[in-house]
Amino acid sequence: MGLIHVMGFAVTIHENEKARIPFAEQAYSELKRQILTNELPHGSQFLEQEIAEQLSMSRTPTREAMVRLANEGLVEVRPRHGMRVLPISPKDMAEVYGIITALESSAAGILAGMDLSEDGLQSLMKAVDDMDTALERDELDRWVIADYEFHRQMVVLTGSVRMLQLVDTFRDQIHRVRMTTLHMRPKPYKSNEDHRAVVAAILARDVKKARDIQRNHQEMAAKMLIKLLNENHMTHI
Amino acid sequence: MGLIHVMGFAVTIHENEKARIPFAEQAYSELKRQILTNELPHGSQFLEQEIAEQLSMSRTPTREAMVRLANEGLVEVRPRHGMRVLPISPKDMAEVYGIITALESSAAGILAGMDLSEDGLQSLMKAVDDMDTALERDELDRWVIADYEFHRQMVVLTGSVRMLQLVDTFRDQIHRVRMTTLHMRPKPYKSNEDHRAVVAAILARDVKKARDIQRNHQEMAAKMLIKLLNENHMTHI
DNA sequence: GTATAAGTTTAAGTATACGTTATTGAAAGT
DNA sequence: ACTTTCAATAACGTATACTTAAACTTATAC
Repeated sequence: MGLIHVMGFAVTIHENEKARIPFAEQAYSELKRQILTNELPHGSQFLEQEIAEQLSMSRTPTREAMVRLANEGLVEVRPRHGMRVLPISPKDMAEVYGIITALESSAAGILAGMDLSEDGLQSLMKAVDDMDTALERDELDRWVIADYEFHRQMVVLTGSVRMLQLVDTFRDQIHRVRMTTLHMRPKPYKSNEDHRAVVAAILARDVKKARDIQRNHQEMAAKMLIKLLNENHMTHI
Repeated sequence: MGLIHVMGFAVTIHENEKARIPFAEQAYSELKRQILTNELPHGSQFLEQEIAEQLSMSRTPTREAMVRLANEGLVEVRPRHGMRVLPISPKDMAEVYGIITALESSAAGILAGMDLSEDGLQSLMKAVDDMDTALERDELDRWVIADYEFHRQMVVLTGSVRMLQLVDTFRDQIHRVRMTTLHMRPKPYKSNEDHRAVVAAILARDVKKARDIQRNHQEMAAKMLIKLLNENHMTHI
């Protein structure tokens, strides 16, 4: 069994291992999936009992999953009111982007300062190429995936498992917003340029430049999304 | 009931509120306290049953606490082997410092770019003053507290609750190492200088400078601690 | 009609019971 | 001695039972 990240959320894969997946784990993945795909919309509330029934298991593993989701900031658990899927406000967006920006710009700098493997570099460049093709063909869904891959791969290549886990967690928190705004925002030509520029800076081993470009890229993205939310009066999404 | 952070770990305070603290919460705080104070040394292992007995409660809330501690990276839970207090390796130190550096340097930049309240500025300067006095009097324990206050306050002032929570969590992870190396390292005169310089950059509203100084400060600290660990063959602490 | 008090319901928190399975250790075979 | 097999043990994962107290209803007083 392995976890593969696809577009910000974990998908459980059964290889030939027949190791049974614990109910608590199943509950966690399934609830997370439902939240990220908006099957459980923001603001919706469910009692432990209800969730347990929906997942055909007892309250015990259900509760464990809820605690984990609450720790990750996806839901809120209020005694006697059950679990509530948290909405994201523009302020939340700003906070989350602030954290992702800090981490990813640092990651870009690390890559520029280390001996990056040929394979590693290729994986970054492939992601950028994919973004370009997707954009040319106007396939936004593919573009998001490639964009996601680029950002994630950058952190993967630093080798810091903790940083990777953090970035994954926070990207999950704003996944819903990114998806709903995807078709409202202008075509992301600038994003692709920025990514190429980061790769160039990494190649040139220019640590500061790599950090600066990545930071600026993220700050622009955040600003744009928040503006979009405010303009459309989407104060909680 | 409120949580106050003292030197990296949460201390539970009972105000006149008589609201009962759930066992799961008690277990979490108590175990965390024991881990951070080294009452439960790194590498030590305990079965759910044992912990439950030590805390005089059933396995249910105990288990919930263990899950949370595992999520925070303080312990590892292996089925049938119980909970093991995780040791920190130099590589772990590098990762954790990498994250703290990214977040705090970003935080310093945010403070430089925003309208910082007079009170906020005072709280930073007080922390630096405390560090100086502690260092003059050679009171290392007080110095750590003041140093801790400075770093924490910087993040508090950004207003990002998520960033604060992150920094707290990761500081907790390396708390043990910081404490054990405290008396092995050279006197931290440079730290105090750095902190004053950051405050100066914030006052001057020089965003980049604030980030750079804070980043450099942390990178030096990490380098020094890791060197110390390696020199003393402390590969797991 | 509103406010307060008493009673009722029920969700969460915790304890306990139970089945499953990894681990352990002894016995048997080489 | 060393490995292998098998049975005993016990730790965990999960279900269920129980207790408590918050939230809701109803009734009663003003």
